[in-house]
Amino acid sequence: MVESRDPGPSLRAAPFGTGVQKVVRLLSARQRSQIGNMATCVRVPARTLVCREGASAHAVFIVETGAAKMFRDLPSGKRRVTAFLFPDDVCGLAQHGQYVDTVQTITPVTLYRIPVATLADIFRRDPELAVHFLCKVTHELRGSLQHTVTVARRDAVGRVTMFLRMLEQNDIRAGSRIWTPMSRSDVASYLGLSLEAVSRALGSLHRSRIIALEGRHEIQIVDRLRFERMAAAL
Amino acid sequence: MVESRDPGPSLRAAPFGTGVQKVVRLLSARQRSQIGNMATCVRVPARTLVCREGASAHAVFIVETGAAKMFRDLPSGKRRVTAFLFPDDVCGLAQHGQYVDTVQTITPVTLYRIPVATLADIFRRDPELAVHFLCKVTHELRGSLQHTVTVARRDAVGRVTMFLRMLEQNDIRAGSRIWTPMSRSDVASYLGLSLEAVSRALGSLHRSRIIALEGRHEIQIVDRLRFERMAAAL
DNA sequence: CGTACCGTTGAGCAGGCTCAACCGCTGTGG
DNA sequence: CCACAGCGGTTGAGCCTGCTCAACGGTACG
Repeated sequence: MVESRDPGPSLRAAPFGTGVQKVVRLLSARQRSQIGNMATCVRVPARTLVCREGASAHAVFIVETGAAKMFRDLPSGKRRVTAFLFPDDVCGLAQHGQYVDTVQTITPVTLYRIPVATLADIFRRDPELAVHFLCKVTHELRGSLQHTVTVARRDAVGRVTMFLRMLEQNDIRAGSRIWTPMSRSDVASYLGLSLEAVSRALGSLHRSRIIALEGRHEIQIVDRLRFERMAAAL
Repeated sequence: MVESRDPGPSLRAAPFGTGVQKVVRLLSARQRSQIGNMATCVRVPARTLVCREGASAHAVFIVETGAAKMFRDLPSGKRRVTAFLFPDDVCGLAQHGQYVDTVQTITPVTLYRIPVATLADIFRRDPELAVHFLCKVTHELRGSLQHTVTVARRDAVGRVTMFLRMLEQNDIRAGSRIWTPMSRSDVASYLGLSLEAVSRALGSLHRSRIIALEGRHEIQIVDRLRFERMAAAL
């Protein structure tokens, strides 16, 4: 671990203002402990549901460690992964008092569980904190827009490349390796590809010496220039 | 116009809570006038830039009437429409003090221009209002997720159908006709299709007697059952 | 040690993209 | 008033890429 983490829940996002030009952890130590005191810290094993689409939304969650996936079931019975969640991500924001997506852990996850009523209180007491949440959701919105641009591409290799770049930018840790805890099938569902196409794309990038596969859940970018060219081109 | 509109800027979104089960205008008359007093109302002709990607973000905007498109330019030079904006939509939320998307009007538009400093003041004074903005951005996030699911579909007809349904749900007015002020080319860019594919898809839906084309910028759903089946199937 | 799931690789098909021509409306200038 | 240019939209022909189906290999977990 390159960066030391203060205790308590945090929110990772790019700020609105002109200050820092990167993705940072938003909350002050005081705000973290303030939320931390109102929240319950939960430890969830791998492959476990955190919340279910359509269920009554009594709480929102902030991921502290581990990785999870967010998905929704389509009327056809198919399943689409809408996002991957990493430390300092939020999930469980509701619509009409119901969760809109199901969240399932990939690795073991620790997360903070905050009742919505409590969160409303916190916002009333500390408007600054509400703005931080606004910033975080706006950040998620930008991520989703980027996701859409990615999925709109025709070529599988390009989509996978942009996906890897997204994972890399998302990770605050300075490591040169990209952590990919999710399965190929999850990636495929996220990118709107068949899992075979994902496999072929990764194989292609590997054969071209653009990436190196360090086991199944870590990827190293070998040729940064061609990697960026790949991600940029459409 | 079926519904009477109170004066002042508003925000259209689905609330967090379990109350109303639909998309509504969020702000109270007091809050509307409160923002309205701090904002300048601007009238913009059709095909005009509201804000430009990368420019310094000094203000956010709330659309009052008309329609606009939001897009970003890709490194390749291509352009992707990321969203269409209608009355009570927000745009201009920044990242690192810069706009991330360009916004251009489609029809003549009236909008409220709110300096970011002013908005921050308003949030500090009225936390409830900050929560409403949070609700709106969350609503946008949901819309973007839905957009991604739409774009991830393989078939052009399905994508266009889901697009029309999105437009219909987006419109608060009770009218049975869907207003489509944007060009086929804009739709194509939004859906990640070629404009020919959009044209063919609409033609196909028309020949199947599922929709009726009332001029170029209005569409009527004729066969609701098959329309929903089309949108649901994947 | 066995089994089931994840991942890879191959062959054939379908749907959407590209290129290209054509149509209709609009606005403009002679 | 009409001719023409320009743009947005529709339609057609051929190609290309990713999907589907299928078989095989490897790894993690019981």
